[in-house]
Amino acid sequence: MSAMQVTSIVEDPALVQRRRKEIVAAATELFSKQGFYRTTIKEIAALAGISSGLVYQYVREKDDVLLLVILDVVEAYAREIPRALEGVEDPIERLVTTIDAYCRVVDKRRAATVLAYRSTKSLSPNRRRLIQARELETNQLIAAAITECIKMRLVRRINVDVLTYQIVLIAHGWALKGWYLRSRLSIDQYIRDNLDILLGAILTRSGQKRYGARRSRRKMPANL
Amino acid sequence: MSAMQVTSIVEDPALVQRRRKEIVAAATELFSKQGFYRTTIKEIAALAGISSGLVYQYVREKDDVLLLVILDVVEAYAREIPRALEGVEDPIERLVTTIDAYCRVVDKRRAATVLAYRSTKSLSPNRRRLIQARELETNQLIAAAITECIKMRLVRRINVDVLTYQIVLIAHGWALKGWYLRSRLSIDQYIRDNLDILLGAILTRSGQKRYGARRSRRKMPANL
Amino acid sequence: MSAMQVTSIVEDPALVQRRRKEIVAAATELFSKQGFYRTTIKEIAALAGISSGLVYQYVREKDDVLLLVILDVVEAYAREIPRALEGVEDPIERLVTTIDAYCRVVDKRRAATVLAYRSTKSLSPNRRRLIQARELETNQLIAAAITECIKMRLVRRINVDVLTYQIVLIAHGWALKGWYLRSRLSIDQYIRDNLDILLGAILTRSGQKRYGARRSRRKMPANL
Amino acid sequence: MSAMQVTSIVEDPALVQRRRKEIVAAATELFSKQGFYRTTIKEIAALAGISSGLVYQYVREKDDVLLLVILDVVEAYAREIPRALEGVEDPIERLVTTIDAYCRVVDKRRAATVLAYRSTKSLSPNRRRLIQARELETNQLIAAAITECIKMRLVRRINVDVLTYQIVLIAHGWALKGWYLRSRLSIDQYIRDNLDILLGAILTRSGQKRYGARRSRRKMPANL
DNA sequence: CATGAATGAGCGTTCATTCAT
DNA sequence: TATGAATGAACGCTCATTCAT
Repeated sequence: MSAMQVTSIVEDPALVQRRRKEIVAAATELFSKQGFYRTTIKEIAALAGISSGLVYQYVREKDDVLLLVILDVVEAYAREIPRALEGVEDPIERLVTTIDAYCRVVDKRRAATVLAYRSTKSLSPNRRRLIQARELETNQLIAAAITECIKMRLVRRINVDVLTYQIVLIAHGWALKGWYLRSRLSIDQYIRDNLDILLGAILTRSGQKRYGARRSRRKMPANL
Repeated sequence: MSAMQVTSIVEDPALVQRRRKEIVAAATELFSKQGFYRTTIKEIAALAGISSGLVYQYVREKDDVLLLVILDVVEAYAREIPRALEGVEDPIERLVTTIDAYCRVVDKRRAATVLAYRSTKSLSPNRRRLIQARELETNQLIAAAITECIKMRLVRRINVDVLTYQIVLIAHGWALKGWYLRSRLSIDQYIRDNLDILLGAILTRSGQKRYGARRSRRKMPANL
Repeated sequence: MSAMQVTSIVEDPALVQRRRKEIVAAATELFSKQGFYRTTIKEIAALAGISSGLVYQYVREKDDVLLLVILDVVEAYAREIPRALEGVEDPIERLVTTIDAYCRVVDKRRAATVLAYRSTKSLSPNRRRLIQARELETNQLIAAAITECIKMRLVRRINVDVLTYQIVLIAHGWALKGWYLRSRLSIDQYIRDNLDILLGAILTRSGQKRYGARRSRRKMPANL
Repeated sequence: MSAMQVTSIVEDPALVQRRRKEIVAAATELFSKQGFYRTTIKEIAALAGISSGLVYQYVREKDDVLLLVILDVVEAYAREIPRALEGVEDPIERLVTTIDAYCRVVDKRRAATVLAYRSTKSLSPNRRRLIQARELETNQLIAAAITECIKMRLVRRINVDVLTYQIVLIAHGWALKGWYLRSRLSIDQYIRDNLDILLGAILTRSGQKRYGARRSRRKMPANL
């Protein structure tokens, strides 16, 4: 666990873990609702049922709490997706499952996902890099699924990075744009319709003709 | 301009506009670099070349500055996209141009786009709604382009909302994930490869067969 | 003035000087009575008749206040002694006047002198050196008076550094040991009796013989 | 031992003494280096190799530790000087030895001596008086040596209090002004040159004439 | 006796906001 | 209009002290 980046005064690892879990839970709730800067350590402590001073036995500064909270989110991604993939063999099935799982983790932790977007920049560069490294690990899971599909000639040779980020953004989008999307769709529909667009061909036959024509006018390579 | 949501003590509208422009420019730079809470009114005033007291002649409170800054960003979207569309008639061309234009505005204002994501939640609900309304207006431009394509049978009958947000997220993603993407791609490549994925069929012929098979096993409707 | 070591947000130098004078006066009183660490910025501000925030317009941190206070003391020494010396020509007269003046400045600022002793070590090394440099300047005044006496053969060739510090310590001692001395002596008596010891021979004729004997037994050089 | 002024929860006097010795040793080191207020009980406990809670079994509050530390210093003076005096009979020899011994104890505990100066005022009035009483006891040793010399007509009838404090200040001065003196002198030289000044006549024959003249002009009593 | 986790009062410092000039 | 000195509420953080184990 990279939470070990944050040092604690208390020695007992079990206690550290328990207390931190309480602190992170409280902080996640408050940060999500009010934002990092509008949340005080005293509020976090109160919600966690401890004294404000005790927070500082498990964390060196307020920023550490933020790091712990965001780490908790991104590590949930890295934990849940592989779990969903267990036993799934078919490459397309694996890709679809990955997307599905990612969207559903995000759905379960919508507020925290938004929080991660809002607040990662509040972290010090070093810590930001730590988060980004974790995110890249998750992205590797997606990229791997895509690459496998391409290798099996189930997917065209598209830009893997770009498709990976399309998928990441679709998943995160459910949280980021939830204020709109959730008034129109269920998470099931959202997943299904995104998959439909991504995996089915968008263009009709005549659309494809025109698109091809347009591309050649612009002298863009036809990666088709 | 919805900036009129923010009241000013100064009467002369030309002066108000000029000063606010200076303030917003300074604030955008500082908020982007340091974040909203780490930026003081004094810093903004100093960068704008005015006294801190004067800021309060054009704005009622610090949050107003944030609103002005974010409004400035989202209104840039709403301004630039229609401009790029002028004279473009072909539906697919219009859709492609919309996407292209959106990505490029974001590219020009990457820091500000990230800022909008970080800070919108710091606004009061009323102000947040104002921003969201502006965003929806921009989204309408995209949705309209899609709908037109569908009407002309150039695009399948996919979920317009979902595709719209895919496009929005792709555009914003260039800013949000710029820390990774920009080390691998130019904005031109990013646009091209995203279009390729979105508009070309991702799946190969055999991939489509499998995908179709998978969908029917799961009893999902074949929107094809 | 070396108070310029401390930076202020306020520009107007006259105002800075006035406010700092108020702050230093209040702080000197409180530091002397309660010590540096037991005195809060709020107390200083209250006694100075200003708000606590305003203190920080004239000082960057609490330590700055301490520096200003101690600087104020040591600079009083460097100011008062030369003033007392004006017009005094005779070397011994100058030496006596120097000692007299030093003791009297200390008497006027007893509490502050004690404070300087207590708190100089609380300063950062750089600031401590600043104070020490000022102290050395004052000591130079004393050393010069001694040297002049030696040059004129009015005083034996004793160790100037050592005599200088004897004098310094005598002066400071009036403050440091005031709790005892002031119950037994007036400042006038203190000065007179110290001068008597320092300038008159302590030993009687027979004492000198014995002292000489003792010294030669120990093989110490007879600087007589 | 006046350390009994401080109450302990622990019964066993031997243990109390042992623990306190450890605590005082650790505290002396830390207080000297960082000052009383910058040193925490936890640091002291850690350096003493015990838990922070245990400190409170041997001391009622942090101030007690300071008292113990300063008492330890002043009692070292009261212990060392008589020891050095053992077997010395000649009055001047006794006076010289007293001075010599005092300077050397101070030299051995320079940091602690400075600490005593800095921190005595941090003690409550009652505790301060306790320290001062101890100091007076030490001073009595010096005063007695002087008085004996005067009685034997080896020293003029100077003000004993004043000379006593000159000597005290000379000894303490080696610690207080060590930052300067130690760069110029060894402790041996310091003692010798101070004795030279104090015991030898400072003024030359012609200096004495002038000094006498000056005194009579000022109508000061000629204690010569 | 000994430990060290837990408490909570208290202080330094910041900064949005006001207002006399 | 414009300035910038002044205010004071609020928050992060520390640490002496307690107490359950």
